[in-house]
Amino acid sequence: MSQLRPVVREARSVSPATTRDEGGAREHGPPSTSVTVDVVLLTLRAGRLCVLVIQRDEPPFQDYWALPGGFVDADEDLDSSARRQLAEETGVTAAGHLEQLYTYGDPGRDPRTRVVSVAYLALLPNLPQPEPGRRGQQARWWPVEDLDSPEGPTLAFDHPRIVADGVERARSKLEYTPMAAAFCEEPFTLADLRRVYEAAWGVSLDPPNFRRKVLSTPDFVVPVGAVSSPRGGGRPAQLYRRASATALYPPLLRRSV
Amino acid sequence: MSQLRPVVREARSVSPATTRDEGGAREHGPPSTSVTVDVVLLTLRAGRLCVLVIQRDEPPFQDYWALPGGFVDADEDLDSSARRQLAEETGVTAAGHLEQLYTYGDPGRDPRTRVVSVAYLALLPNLPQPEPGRRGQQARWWPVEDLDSPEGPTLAFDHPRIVADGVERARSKLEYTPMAAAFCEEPFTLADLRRVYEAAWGVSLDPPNFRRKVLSTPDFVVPVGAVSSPRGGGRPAQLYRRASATALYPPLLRRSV
DNA sequence: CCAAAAGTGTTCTCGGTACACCCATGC
DNA sequence: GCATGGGTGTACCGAGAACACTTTTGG
Repeated sequence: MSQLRPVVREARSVSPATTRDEGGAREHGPPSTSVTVDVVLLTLRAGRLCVLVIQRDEPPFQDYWALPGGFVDADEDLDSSARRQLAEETGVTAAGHLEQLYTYGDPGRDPRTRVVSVAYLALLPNLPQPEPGRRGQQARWWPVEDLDSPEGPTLAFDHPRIVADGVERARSKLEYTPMAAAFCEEPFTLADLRRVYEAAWGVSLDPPNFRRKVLSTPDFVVPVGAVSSPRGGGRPAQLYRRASATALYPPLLRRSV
Repeated sequence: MSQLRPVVREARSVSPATTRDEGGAREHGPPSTSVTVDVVLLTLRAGRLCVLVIQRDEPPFQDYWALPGGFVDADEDLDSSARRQLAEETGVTAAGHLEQLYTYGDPGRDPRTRVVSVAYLALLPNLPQPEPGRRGQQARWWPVEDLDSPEGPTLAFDHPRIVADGVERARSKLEYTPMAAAFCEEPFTLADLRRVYEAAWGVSLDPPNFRRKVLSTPDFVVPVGAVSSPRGGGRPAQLYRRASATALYPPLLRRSV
């Protein structure tokens, strides 16, 4: 059994940025570390869930693909930094959905120096195909299912894991939050929204049941009172926009995880 | 609409620790930052969910209560650092449950310098009352419901928010993971397990239904084949230990969020 | 004996599924 | 007209809620 005791060797400090362990057995002053933000930007393109990656144009991992990201400025908070990196590296300024994902800090995840990276997850509606960057640097969307395949991109650093974590977070949060709507340009139809779930989960959902489920969840979506013009046959669909819900109760569960 | 384009001003790097923006409009080299880990350690004491806090013995926030934590060493990963802080500051070495919670990096969250703190959530069975620390530094458990009350402790830094986030994470993950068992000393009865949910959610659950729910979830718990000795009346209960499940499907949902 | 807690059985209800069917549009 | 997709109705099924009841212990 473990004992609970304060173990106050000396005047130990207990929290951020204090000189500490004066007289303690170990020395660990405040080692300085680089803190970066990396963004897993997901969107839906042609019914497939895709992630934005940028080709690196310098070592290490030159010519590998990497997530947009960079250093956190001295005076900015983490969320702002994520928004800034996204704007600077991809031109994306749309609101969409942005949330902190996870923080990666293994020593050695960057071969040069200690870097702790706070990863963010961003969801946006489909955007134009990125132009090739000047100087050979390219940005492009990769369908997430192709990331493991041989013809998929080789990702730099520990970005394969970060992307995997981001995709899993997105898939999972679709269940109990209304964040699927962040993938849809407003106004959207319920079929648009359904296709988000179908693409993200790789399933097909029954349209009538999906409709009832979404409409019975208070403040998930609200009708805008107009209908879409069907493209190539079919009855026009009601149009909706996101509403104020922050959670779905009961959730919209995937089959059997 | 936002445009998607690489915006490669110059030889922009896109990921950790690269000299960057040579020739770009803004300068933001790699600013060095202190990275700490803070641990929200939760346990159950007398049917109440409690968090461990340590009284600070030096400025800033002298005499305020704070979460155990400290600097991440140059060569350790974040999870190891969290385990180390817990062991050094509270003597806790038990396995329990430990997961990364969230990363807090607002400039100004520490009045002295920029500190990015990676918070962890730890769950443990009830532990002995901590002795008062030498040199006046004390560690103690606070019931989480008392944290906002006037007679509750005044928490340092942004620790009130971190504790609130940790408690909410724990409450929420009880629904869809078997992590409630981390609060129970093995072997435990189903009543022990039920009391975890009741304390964390502030509800009372129907024992028969709870029993069926837990036992019908594959690999949530396994019987050890012994029974508890009832304390003061009542039929002896079967004893169980944690099994291999990592998720509960279907989840054990709280009433109406 | 009674009280207390474990454990079983049973009914009811509600949400999800499956699927038949109707509606409105493009061609 | 026919194909296509939107939208409604409905019957079935399974999990959860509520609660009566039995079992096994301490006093």
